[in-house]
Amino acid sequence: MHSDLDTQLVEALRGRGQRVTPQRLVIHRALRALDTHASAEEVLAAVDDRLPGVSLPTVYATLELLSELGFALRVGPAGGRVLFDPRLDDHGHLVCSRCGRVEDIDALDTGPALAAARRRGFTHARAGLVVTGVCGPCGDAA
Amino acid sequence: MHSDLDTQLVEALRGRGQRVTPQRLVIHRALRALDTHASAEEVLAAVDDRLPGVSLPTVYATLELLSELGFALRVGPAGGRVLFDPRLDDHGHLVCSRCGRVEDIDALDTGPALAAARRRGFTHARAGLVVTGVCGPCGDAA
DNA sequence: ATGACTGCAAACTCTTTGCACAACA
DNA sequence: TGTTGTGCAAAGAGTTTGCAGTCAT
Repeated sequence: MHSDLDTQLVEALRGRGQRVTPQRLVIHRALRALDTHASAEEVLAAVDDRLPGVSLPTVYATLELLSELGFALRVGPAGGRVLFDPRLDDHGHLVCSRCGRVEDIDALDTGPALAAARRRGFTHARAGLVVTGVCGPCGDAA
Repeated sequence: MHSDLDTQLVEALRGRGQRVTPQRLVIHRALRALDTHASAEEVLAAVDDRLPGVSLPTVYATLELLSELGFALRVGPAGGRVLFDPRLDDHGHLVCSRCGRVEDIDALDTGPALAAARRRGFTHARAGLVVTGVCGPCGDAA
């Protein structure tokens, strides 16, 4: 069921002359399975079920690698921590400053911003829209 | 020369029953004088000329307070550090992931994103657009 | 006078780095 | 067999917190 994604990752790794390790496959799967922006620790927790003993530094390194390979998007820091998102399309994030909850937003075209970046001589530009506020439940509590 | 801004701040502080201290006035002036997004340490350096002995925690607390009062905008964390911006209108930021340089962007209407946030039950929502990339000089160096 | 604010120092968070062992190719 | 990747531990950065003295009101 995961074979397709695994295959893509394996090919990408091979293409860069990098090794295919269980950790990388499992971390990749875990991120896809979570299906939301996840912090390194959340990924570690998800990974630990299937492949115990994985370390946090490895999770960071691997998520960073996945990000470079285009299999994940590094978001943030948002809400005090770096998040990694399996969604690859450009979208924004809605962060509650109270509880740290994060939701997706699809309501903005970041094209103009990227164009402005290019115009200023920036390369490898990527837009990150983060809306911070107080979510419903947290607002009610206060 | 700064009397107008000082007066506004003094009135805002009094209105909330908070004290008017030299540190607060000087930090506020320093941020306006810098006229760009500044980190706490940059503000501290600017303040230290006119009011030596100010501590970093005080700078953080005061910038936070200015942000609540609407005299500054808390940006970030962008590029690994929190920035405070004297520009009060909604605008984005362009951050170089190499050298940390930050520029302003005025190329985006964040209204739709804020509307989406409100629709999801979020209050006090504020949009922050951060475009990360590699600036011209850093790109040439590599 | 009194209560908030400052300064000092230390702690706390998440993230990154160094080094030796293990494992992919 | 030779590197590359992993795990462990510790460091590093920026930011926040506690406490006692000071100052605005």
